[in-house]
Amino acid sequence: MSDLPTTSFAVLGLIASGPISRYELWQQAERSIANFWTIAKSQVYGELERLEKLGYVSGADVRQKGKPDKKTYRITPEGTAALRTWLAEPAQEQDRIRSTLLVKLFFGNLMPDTALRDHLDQYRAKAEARRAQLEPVVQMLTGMKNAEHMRACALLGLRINEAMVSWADEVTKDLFAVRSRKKGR
Amino acid sequence: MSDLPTTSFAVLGLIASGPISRYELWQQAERSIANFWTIAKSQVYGELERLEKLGYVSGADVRQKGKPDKKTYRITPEGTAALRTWLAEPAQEQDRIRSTLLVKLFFGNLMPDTALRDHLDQYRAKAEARRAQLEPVVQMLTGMKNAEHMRACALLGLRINEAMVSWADEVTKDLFAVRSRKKGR
DNA sequence: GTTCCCATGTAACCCGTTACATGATTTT
DNA sequence: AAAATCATGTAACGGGTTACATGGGAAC
Repeated sequence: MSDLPTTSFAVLGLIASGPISRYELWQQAERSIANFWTIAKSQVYGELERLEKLGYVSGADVRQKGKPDKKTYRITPEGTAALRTWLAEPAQEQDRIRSTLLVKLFFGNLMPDTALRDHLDQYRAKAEARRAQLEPVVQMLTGMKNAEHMRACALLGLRINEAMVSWADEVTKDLFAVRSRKKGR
Repeated sequence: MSDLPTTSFAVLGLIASGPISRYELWQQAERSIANFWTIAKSQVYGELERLEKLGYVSGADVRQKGKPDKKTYRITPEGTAALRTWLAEPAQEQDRIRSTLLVKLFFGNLMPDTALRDHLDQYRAKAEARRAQLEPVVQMLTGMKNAEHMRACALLGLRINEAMVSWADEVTKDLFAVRSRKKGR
């Protein structure tokens, strides 16, 4: 029962909605799950080979004119079964956030005021951008049939980015209040 | 100007507060920055070798009785300079979140009700646990001198986990409202 | 007096990212 | 007509995780 990494099942899940080429699958991953699980293009190719060896997917070469030839994959019954099993298991891995900017902020006492402000501004701007990008997505998915789960995922992204924006505003105020006091002293 | 990964500077930043052994540094990383930047124990050892070759830190063997001998490191002036430079640069990498649970939720239409509920419950429980763990930390850091930046980092963790908890409550309600409608039909 | 945890460390492996390649189509 | 982008793909490297090792205290 070779237990595969999450990325494998993410690929498998994306194939489950219907046959798709490797390149399209990668694009789809970028558009859909990338907010909480990024997959590199080259990973897609590797994972599909592995999944095919396991009998979870089957590939077929497709000729094209005007574009390079491609290879499309479809899920097998075994693949569907494996996916369902995995989905029903509780997630063992903890969520993780990686933020270089927070690392810098953590050592903020070694940083001049201007740099600190720039960092916070940048953080706020990025969070606001993602928030603004997700808002219409959530709107569009609201009420759409069979899209409830996708909507829930997008909604979490929205909420987290909202929290980040208001956090940035709050700590910007706080930190510069402290710093001006120190300076004035 | 060999530009190093974030992990290197995280290690360097932790050493900047004073000499520390490799094992202690790892523990410290677990306690402090792990919420937004995890570092494996073995990475600490590797990074320190690299940093020493660059002249950013210098190590010394220390004999101990009752415990295994250890090696402690201190930052050099060059290391301090490099750290300050890095801190002042804008962060190039985007924040990323990795959540296996959200991947599962994304494919939730292939999942039975009970499993979905379990997943959401588990997600809420973990977020609430982290929230509860961070709350006293933020309290403790509030008002403590020179701890403003650490407090800001912890506060973001708190806020994000708060958002996660209320999100879990919201979508649990929504998703099961939808499912019971479908079932009743 | 075993059994578990702590403090310290090493080794191997694999996931994931980045760089490279290439011909067709679109843009400037 | 040159330059950028798209659609498709491969190769290589390095970061990060997991597993292993070990001797002394602590716990039961």
